[in-house]
Amino acid sequence: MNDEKLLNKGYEFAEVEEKWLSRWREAGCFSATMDDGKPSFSIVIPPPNVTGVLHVGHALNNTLQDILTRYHRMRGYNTLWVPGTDHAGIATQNVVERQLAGEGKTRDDLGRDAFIEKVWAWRVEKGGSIISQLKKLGASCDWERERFTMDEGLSRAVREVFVRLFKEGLIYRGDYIVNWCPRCHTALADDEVEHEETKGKLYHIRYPYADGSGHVVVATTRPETMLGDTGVAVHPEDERYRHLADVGIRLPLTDRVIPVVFDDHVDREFGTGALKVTPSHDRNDYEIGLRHDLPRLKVIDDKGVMNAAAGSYSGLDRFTCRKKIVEDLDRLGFLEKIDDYEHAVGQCYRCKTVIEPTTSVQWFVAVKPLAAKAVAAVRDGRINIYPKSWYNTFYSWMDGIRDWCISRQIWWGHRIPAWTCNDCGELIVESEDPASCPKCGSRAIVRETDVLDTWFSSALWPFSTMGWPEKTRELATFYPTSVLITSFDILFFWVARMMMMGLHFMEEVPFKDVYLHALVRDKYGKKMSKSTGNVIDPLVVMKEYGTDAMRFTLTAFAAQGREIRLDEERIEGYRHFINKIWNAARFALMHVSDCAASVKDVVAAPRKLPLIHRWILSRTAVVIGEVRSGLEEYRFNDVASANYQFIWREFCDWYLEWIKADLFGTDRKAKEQAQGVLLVVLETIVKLVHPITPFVSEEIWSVLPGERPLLAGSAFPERQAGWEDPEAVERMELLMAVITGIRNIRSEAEVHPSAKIEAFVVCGDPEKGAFLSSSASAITDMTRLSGFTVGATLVKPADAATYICGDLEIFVPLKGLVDIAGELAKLVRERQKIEAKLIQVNGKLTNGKFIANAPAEVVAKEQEKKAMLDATLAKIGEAEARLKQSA
RNA sequence: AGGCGCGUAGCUCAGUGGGAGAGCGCCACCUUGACGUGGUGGAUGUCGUCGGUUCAAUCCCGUCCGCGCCUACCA
Repeated sequence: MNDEKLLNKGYEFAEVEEKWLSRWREAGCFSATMDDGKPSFSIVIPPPNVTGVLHVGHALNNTLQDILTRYHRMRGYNTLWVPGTDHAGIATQNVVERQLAGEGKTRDDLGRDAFIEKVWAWRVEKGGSIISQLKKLGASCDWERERFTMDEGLSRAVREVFVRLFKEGLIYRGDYIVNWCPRCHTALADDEVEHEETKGKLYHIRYPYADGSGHVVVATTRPETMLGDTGVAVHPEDERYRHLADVGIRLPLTDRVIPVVFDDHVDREFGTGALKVTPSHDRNDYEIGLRHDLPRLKVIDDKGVMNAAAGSYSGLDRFTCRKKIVEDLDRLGFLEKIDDYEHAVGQCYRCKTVIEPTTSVQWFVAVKPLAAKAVAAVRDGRINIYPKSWYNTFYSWMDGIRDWCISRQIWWGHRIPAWTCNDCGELIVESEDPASCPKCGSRAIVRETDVLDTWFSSALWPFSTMGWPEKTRELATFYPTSVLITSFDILFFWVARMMMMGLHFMEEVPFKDVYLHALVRDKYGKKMSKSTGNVIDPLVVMKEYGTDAMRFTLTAFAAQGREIRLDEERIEGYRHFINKIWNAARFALMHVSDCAASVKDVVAAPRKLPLIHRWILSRTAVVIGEVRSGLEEYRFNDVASANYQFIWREFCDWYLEWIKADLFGTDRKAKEQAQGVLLVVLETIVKLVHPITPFVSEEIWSVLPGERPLLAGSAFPERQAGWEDPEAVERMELLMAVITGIRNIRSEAEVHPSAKIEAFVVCGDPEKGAFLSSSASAITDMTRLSGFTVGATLVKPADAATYICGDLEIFVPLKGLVDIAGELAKLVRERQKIEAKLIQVNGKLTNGKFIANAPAEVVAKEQEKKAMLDATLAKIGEAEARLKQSA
């Protein structure tokens, strides 16, 4: 007997999870195989920030990846799921800087090398927590292949890519306007800037003509930038300003005279139609400046403080300066008016500091040619995006893509492999560190201090993790990867760039499918955030409800194209489901724990089995198909639902209850058949749910009779065509309807469940009647009847409760127990429902156009429906008449 | 400004061109030899609005109302 292993009445997930986590690790069953002749399935994890802690978005993301990985591994694929973390340049540097601040130090106190050492030390000490949390989730990554974007190998790939792109002319250095974060002291890429609607002011300022003959009013939200104005722009066709062609503007608060330029960019409708131009602190103004040869004048420094060019305002913080400027303008009569104004203000995505657009020397990737390859790959179907709704967004974003600023003025990251020769000014970009200038031989060469954007290294992730630029076996086996699963918010940060880099360097897509899932929100649809206090912590959920319950919940919520509003009550509901599986298995085990493997042979000839077994096998076959197709098509919620409905509503509620009679009975053959089918179906169920709920399924599997290798390494069920049996399904549905009818009568008439009563079925169809008669014992078992009689014509006593079920009439004599008025009311309600349906059906059937245009099978179905409804109505009429008579 | 998505049972959500579903909640009954984290039965919906296409619309198309998100060179 090994059922003592399953003695626990409730599923105790904590110990089970811990047990299997270590068993799986010991067995090494997540290690990738690279066997010839097998198909391959591979995923690279979206590397979480090394500073990260597991949030519910990670939980969702990795649950979905794990489901697919486990599924394909069970299908016998060479399966690889590469785990790892991202060095997360700015984020990590910020964390360590905060730590230093606690010690009263800054990174400058340490110096670059010591600071970087400190970051590495931090990473060793604290950086691994997200990895151990992913392991707890059950993620079946090949953990021995864990990568870090600053690993030696990955760093080499980064450098190789940088050098090649530079030599191809796709990386260049230049002085352009960039998004500058004055707090992080670094440039940011366009997509690292978040735009937040902000209530601000629109200041209208009078700019007098140089000759004193009048003024033009300009509107701005950022008056402090006026100190850097080098022009005023108006629309070339704006009649109001034609005369300004040769008139200069005397810039208030300064002694400078600036020109008026004519540019299409100006919107005549906005404000006064006149625009102050600050080429050094506004992206548009920068462009206008270029077009009209306006000088650039920086007035704000790297820290967001007004610089020497700001004259008397020098040294003021930019926002303090704004106030001062407005006061001064007002005092001197230059301020026309101030309007309230709501507009989008760019913020640093890391620290939320307001971005200061500034010109500076930065490195860029010329992305247009790379983007074109990515777009082509998506257009011709080499890459599929799920859900489809993202195609348009993808194309329009790629269409408007601008060069990617990849240099960051921080210390933590891949340092740009470029040197400048102090003697001849040569720019040197090489894979190996140069000792001297290749042009003039000088040894006075200085390395670039900037590092690369974090996303530069993660863009290479699908091939850098597999050993590129070497031609490795991993690349040959697993590149391109099968699918990328990620949240839609990094489609452009990351997904698009992987496409570009993969196509350029591997000359092949990095993944065949992209599945974009939603953000997890709270049940009111709000983003989870610490400040709102609505965060659901997956670690807490796992502890409280079990990891399987959380995984199942997330899977059930993962419907394509829909946001996920996580409701804790749903998690609780699915915990009950996990417990239900557990108990079903526990029950089954009581009856099959000693069985020899040969009991399962009965399923080889399902047609020889009693109806109930034919039915459950048929349903099992169909559900296997549903689960498989759902997984193939990323319909995770359908997979969860198919499992849920099948296991609880069909396997537990009907099948297990039904076969109890055989399992407890004395008929040896019936018992063995039940044991055999039960075992087969239970094994199948456990395999079907394993990708979603690996722990409970592995535990159950381990205690089923016989020697069993790990479920994680077992074969996923194949749809068994031989089990499919539509006739059995139809027959069972009839029995279920009759049983439900009898239960309904008992419940409505408030007959105590243990009270033995008798039921009668009036059935005009002899074949059907015979079938019902032959099923009498099952029916009486399932409804606790003392007798069940079927007849073509039965005399119905007045004191009987009735249930109409199509062309069948079920009645139960209840001496003196029948509430005639109640019964009558029930029948009237029923009749009204049927009549309403009949009106619909008759409407169709009497409509010539319907008969003419609808497919024949639809018409036939309607006719069948009508016949059924008519029969039901007749039965109801008879029953009503009888009740009235006896009343 | 443009784009996308969503409005289905009290709540959280599935779903489909031809008889409206699940979970939770609610009502009634039940210590039925796995499970009260359970069982049985039940109630509850003009499938947001108005119009169009169709023999047939909750589903396809358009309008409007409400909500959410994303993108943008909105001074």
